[in-house]
Amino acid sequence: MSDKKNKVIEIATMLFAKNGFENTSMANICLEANVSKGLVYHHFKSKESILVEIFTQVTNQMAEMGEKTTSSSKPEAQIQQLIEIIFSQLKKDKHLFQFNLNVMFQPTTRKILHEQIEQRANILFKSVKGIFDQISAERSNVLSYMFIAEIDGIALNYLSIFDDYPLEMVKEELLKKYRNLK
Amino acid sequence: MSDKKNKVIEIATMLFAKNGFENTSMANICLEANVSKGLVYHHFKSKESILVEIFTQVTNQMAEMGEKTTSSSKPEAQIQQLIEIIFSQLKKDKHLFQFNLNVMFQPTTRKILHEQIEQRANILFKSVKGIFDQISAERSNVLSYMFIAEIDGIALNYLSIFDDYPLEMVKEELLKKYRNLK
Amino acid sequence: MSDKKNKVIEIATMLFAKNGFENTSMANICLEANVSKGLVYHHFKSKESILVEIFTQVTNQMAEMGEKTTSSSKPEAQIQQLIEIIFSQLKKDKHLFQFNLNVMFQPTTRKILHEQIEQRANILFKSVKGIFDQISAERSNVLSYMFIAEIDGIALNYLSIFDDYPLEMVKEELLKKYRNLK
Amino acid sequence: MSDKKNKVIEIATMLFAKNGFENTSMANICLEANVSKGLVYHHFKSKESILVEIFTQVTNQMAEMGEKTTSSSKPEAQIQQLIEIIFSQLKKDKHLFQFNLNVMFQPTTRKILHEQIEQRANILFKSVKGIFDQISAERSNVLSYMFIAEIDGIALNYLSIFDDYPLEMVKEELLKKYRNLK
DNA sequence: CATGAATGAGCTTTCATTCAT
DNA sequence: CATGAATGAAAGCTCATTCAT
Repeated sequence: MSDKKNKVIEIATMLFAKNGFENTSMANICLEANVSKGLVYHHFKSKESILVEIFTQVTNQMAEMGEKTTSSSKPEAQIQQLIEIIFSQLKKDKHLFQFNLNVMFQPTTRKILHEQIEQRANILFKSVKGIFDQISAERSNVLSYMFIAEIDGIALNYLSIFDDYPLEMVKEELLKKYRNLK
Repeated sequence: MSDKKNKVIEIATMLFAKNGFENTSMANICLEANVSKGLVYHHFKSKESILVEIFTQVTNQMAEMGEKTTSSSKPEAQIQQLIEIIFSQLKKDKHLFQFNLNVMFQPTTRKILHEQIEQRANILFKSVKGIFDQISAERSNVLSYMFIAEIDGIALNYLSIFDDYPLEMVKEELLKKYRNLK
Repeated sequence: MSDKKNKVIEIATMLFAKNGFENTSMANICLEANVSKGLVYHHFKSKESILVEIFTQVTNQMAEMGEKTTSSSKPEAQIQQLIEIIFSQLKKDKHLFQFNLNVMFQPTTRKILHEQIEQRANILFKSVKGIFDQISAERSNVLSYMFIAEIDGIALNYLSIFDDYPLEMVKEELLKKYRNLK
Repeated sequence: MSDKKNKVIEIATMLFAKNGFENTSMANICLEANVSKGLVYHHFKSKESILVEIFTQVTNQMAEMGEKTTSSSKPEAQIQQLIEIIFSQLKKDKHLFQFNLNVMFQPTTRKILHEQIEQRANILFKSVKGIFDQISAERSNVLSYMFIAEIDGIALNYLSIFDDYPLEMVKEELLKKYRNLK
């Protein structure tokens, strides 16, 4: 893939995260990426297709991440590891996560990415359920939903609700809670 | 407040929820509400100000809702009642909640509503903390954050992630979990 | 109808005739008509709809013109009169006729105006056949087609093929030919 | 001439006929012809020059056709033969004739091809006048204009005006009309 | 309180053409 | 001969906002 195409994706990701998809114009992207409009449309069919390509890349990264945790260790350890990974990503790529929330909730972008969003949810759910299955087969479903809700809720509160969210404190509480699972 | 102004607010809320703030034009609103552009600008300074007025109305409704639960009953009962109210609202006003997530995560609208979003978070946090204070003064902070995260996470998963979310099952789990607090 | 809308139609007709539909931009029209783009799109749904409105106006004028000749006089006199009217229009509105040929042959505009083109052909054919029916019921069909072909062919040659077409000479020949019909 | 250049001309002719010159992009041509943009610009100076080359080819074909009829037979037979050739071409290459009308009436392409259009008209006129000269020297001019008008008018009506034109019937009428010329 | 004509900047997208490889 | 990345101008169209009536 050419250098300039990568540059466009990089800049577009940054601008979509910062200003939202609808408030980022192709002209903006071209200006920041130092390329012409013609070039962008040579590499991408439309503005939407840039979004799809970015979102797909992130989905693939998440899939890889999910595979790492399904190791051979005990389920409790796997959950601890999963929590660690998620919280560290959350702190590191704050803007990327905000961009993801943004496009998932905006009706227009949501429609465009519906398939990928579904796919992501399934990847995460299977990954989590795989762990809880080892603890309690009959309760693994509800436990998975609860766990994912807690993670997503914390992310949401941290990223977009509370100005000074005690992320560390909440993480410790979560780790403690999932240390002993009968 | 005039009938036509109410009509504009009602239609705007519906369209913002359905298509997003950026993808709803003033012309759309006028057409659907059967009023002229001049009239809308007579009642509202700008498109943004319609959004602010809608969001403020919802915030006030939430504040009223929060007051209801701070009754004289036992803290456990208060939490059960709070959960019941939230889940019932969630099912009833699905679109309104989606609209709220939408504007809270889109950078442009987020900036416009920053103050109200903060205010809302504080209202909810105080309301929840007021209950947990009666159970454990030293742990009330972290418990409140965890509780709010669970609620928000469930809402997010139900509204925008999983196509067929087991809302009832999750609600029962949550009620069970908060039935006995030492 | 507002003054400015009329101005737009007038200017658009002139520019379409002079440069063709595809080579006339909305910016061109706005510049010449001294109005903003927004105004044009306030009055017309699209560039196509301007074309349709112009074409429909001309069709209506033609329909009126057709009715004038169906008078009570003898068929030979009616044909002479029809020829006179057509040749006088041809000389007077040369650009308008060229514009009509242009849009009727260009694939894009042809599709847009298909219905009106058909309607026009029927109006003219009925009008001509109405005259020839009085002369020979069984040959009126073929005579009408021949007459229309001659008229259209002369117009085409005059407007777009020969640089110095002997329009008067051809008209006299045609008048002579249709003076005595058995 | 290279295979690929021929392919480009063939595809361009087809697309110009189908969609018009202005609505056919170089990218379209490249895609359909399975060649790169660079190659097309290696063979042709510009998009216009493709049009000129196509039109010139057709003009040359017409010139050859004209020469065939100027045989040693009687003038009446020559006209009958000319009519037969023209009607047979009209039916065979309907799209090619529509393309020719299209570019001759669209102002932009008209300017580009002005010279060739004039040349063509002269070729045809001389060819026809050569026949009528043998019948009546003093009336050959006006008779030629009338004959050409009839042919062009029939073509125009058949190709672009009437949806179900009785081409055979009209042809028979024309043959009958020009069978006996005093 | 109510209308809708009018503006002008900005939007996404298309396109003929060039040029390094 | 052949490719396709890259350009930049221009296209049709949208939209929040203003203002005379």
